[in-house]
Amino acid sequence: MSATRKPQPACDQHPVISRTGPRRSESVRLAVLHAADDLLVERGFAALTIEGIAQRAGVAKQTIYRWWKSKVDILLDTLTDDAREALEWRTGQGSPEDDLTDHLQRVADFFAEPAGQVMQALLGHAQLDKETAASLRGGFLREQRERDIAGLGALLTRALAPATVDDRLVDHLVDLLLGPLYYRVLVFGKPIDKELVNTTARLVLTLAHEFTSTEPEA
Amino acid sequence: MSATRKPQPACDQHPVISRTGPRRSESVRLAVLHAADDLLVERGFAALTIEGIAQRAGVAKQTIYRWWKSKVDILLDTLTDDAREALEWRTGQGSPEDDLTDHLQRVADFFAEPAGQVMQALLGHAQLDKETAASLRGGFLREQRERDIAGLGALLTRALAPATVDDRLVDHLVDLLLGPLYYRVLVFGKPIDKELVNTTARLVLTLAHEFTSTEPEA
Amino acid sequence: MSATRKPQPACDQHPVISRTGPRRSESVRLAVLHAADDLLVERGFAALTIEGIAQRAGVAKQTIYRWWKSKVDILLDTLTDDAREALEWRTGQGSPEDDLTDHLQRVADFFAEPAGQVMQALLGHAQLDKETAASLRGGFLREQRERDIAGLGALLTRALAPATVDDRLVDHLVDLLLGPLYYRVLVFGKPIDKELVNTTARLVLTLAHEFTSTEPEA
Amino acid sequence: MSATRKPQPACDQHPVISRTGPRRSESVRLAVLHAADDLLVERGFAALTIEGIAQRAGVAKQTIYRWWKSKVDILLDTLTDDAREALEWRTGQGSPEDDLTDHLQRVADFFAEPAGQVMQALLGHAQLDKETAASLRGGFLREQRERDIAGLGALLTRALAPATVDDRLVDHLVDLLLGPLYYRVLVFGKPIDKELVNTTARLVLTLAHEFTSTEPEA
DNA sequence: AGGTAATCGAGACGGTACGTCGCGTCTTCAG
DNA sequence: CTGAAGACGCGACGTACCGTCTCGATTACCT
Repeated sequence: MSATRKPQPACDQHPVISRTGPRRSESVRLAVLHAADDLLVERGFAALTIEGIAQRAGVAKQTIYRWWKSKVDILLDTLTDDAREALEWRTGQGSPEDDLTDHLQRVADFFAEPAGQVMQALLGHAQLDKETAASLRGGFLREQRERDIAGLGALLTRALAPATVDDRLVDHLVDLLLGPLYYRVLVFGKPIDKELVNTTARLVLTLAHEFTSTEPEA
Repeated sequence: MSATRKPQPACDQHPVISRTGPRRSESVRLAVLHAADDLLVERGFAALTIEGIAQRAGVAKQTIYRWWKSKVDILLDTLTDDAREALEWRTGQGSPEDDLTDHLQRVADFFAEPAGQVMQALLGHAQLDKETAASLRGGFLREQRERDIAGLGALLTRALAPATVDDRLVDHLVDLLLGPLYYRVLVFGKPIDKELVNTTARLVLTLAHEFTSTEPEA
Repeated sequence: MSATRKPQPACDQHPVISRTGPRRSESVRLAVLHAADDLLVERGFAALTIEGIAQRAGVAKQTIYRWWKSKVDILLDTLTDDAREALEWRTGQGSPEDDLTDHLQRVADFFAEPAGQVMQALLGHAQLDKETAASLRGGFLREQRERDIAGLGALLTRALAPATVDDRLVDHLVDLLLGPLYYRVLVFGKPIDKELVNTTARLVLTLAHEFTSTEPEA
Repeated sequence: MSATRKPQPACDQHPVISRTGPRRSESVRLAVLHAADDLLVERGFAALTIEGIAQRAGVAKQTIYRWWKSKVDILLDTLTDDAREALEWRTGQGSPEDDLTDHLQRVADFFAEPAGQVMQALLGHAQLDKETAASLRGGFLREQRERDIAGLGALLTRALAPATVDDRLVDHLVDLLLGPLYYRVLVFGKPIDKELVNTTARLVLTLAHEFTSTEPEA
């Protein structure tokens, strides 16, 4: 759904015969993304309209419709740029437990940033609209899930005997690790306190130990 | 925000001297709630309009606006009626572990029911609109949280030495218990598999044991 | 259409066995008429609503609908009471010419009074609504026309040789006499200046003389 | 108030540098005017709604509101186009008396035409609404009055000694000439019979003779 | 250098739903 | 039975954005 930048969209019908005329203006693209971002943070998703974005960005409506399908598509575009690095795993800084705690804390902080609000809005809208859900889950969320599995997997490999870390286990542990944080944010809208971060991190490590030592799971 | 039924709204200044004239029609109220519920399930939140509800319910738009502030307000009304019992704790049926697993399974099933879809839509909209968030969290979600704490507390009291169950511990455990389920549903939109239910239930009991036996956490 | 007061309307089904319960409250009737009158003068016809009248008069809407068919019907009621005497012919005060001038002047003044504004509004609405037109023309205007013919006829009888005054002539002369005044008011909305009053009065007398002396009309 | 066509409205600040983008669609304008005209004649002023016009014209409501302030404004627009020529003075065809009679007859016929019904409705509404009154009287009626004065003046100049025709006299005579016709139509809603036309025409000429021969009135 | 083909601003246009107003009917209760 | 209060179905109001479209002006590439 989202129109990404680097890999130009598939609308180049004949890539051999490069076409004449001006190319897509990068400044316009950024103006739209920033306008959308600002308006979302300032006035909320409901007040975010294509006409409003166009006016704020000093751009014609048609120009927006040329490159994005909807306001959701614009937000998906901003998310791809901004959220990936904020949710990156930076392991190997200290002990596995410290690393895990640090990462969770960064996830917790992320929701307070603009990019976090964009994601919160998109997650919200995904509950209301199947197309948004498909775009978000088929794109960013799927990739992020992969990064989370890889990140947690690497960390556990470091903490435990490597051979015992199997993928299905890590997959489950990701749910147990991130679930409580998202629950706090999405359901209760409360900031995530340090205690929850610490408890969850320690819990998952404990559990990983237990699972790998006994392995009673079907 | 929501117009509740049994406890009449605060506009009765003097319940003794009730005013003259016709009273609010209960049949109209139900027609609206059912129409909203049906349309949400059939066509989704985006296609849910006040005009659509009015037409489906065979009711005038003005009548809806007289009693509800918005379509969100209508959904909040349906939630209060329907979701409470679906998320009730019915403990004392078997072993603590079985009881907990049963309850989680009912929570998991709940999201597939109409009332669950209403709640999912409301949680989604709460990410987009502060007023919805305030209404939902200040009303249903707060009460449900209390019921969850009471329910899990009672269950743990049965499972462990009663004196050791303190409220703050239970509060945390509720997050760890329900977080992964909501995460699955809200973020990935996937049905909750039995494995996650079992793992989570067992995990929380394990954790409760650990916390109460070793140290009560700072 | 208009509910008149003295000759009770035809809704008394059995005039012999007089019915039980309270009779129509005259105070309610007057409150409604005055409220309608006041609102018309203060805010204009467009802002004159049944609900507004009811509120102003401290009366329930149903009470109004019980006795009048529409807001036009209310205005017709006020007109009957007030306009008749304002447009009465009071001849025999002086010379025929003076009498005629005086009468025209009173007609001119009438439009500035509340009752005149009611009539102006009704004449306006009669252009827009056939039912209003029928009620107004079949009732008040027809009667007023008769009074005008009688009045002018009597005056001309005094001024000319009695035998020569025939009804068809007077009928025409009424148009020529009042037409210019109504034209000024209804079409141009201007106050009627004394010059027009004098000219018209004199003109009609001149014309009457001419017609009766030569009588060339078919 | 009325959006006129030929003399483009004053919103062109610099007619040389005309703005970019699509221009006002003339076909839309005509569709709206015709729809309004038709509906007025078919169903009357009360049943004439913006929504009805929009539907009949196959046009969006917003498009109507973009160019006209109200349904009255639309009717004013149709009037400007249609009524002017119907009420034109075409003198010099025959004797002054014949010319005058012919003109009055055309005025009489005018009220039966669609354009005449539009004008009747506007005159009616002008009694009920000050803004309508101001627009109508400040625009069409003022111009028509000028044309009437010019037309009657030219005719009298032909009929009498030119030097004796002064403007104030003609101004009065216009009232005396047209007043009775409008009185018949607006107050009694009756068609204008030939007799009234002939009488009025002859009367005004007689009067003009008298005024110019004897004294020019204070 | 000119032609060609795209982008871009502006905004008119047919729509849908909004939230409000007043209509005329109806129901309830007090006197 | 009257009358105040007001809920109800209804229709139109005037507004906000939607997504599509038509303009003219402005580039950038390609003969």
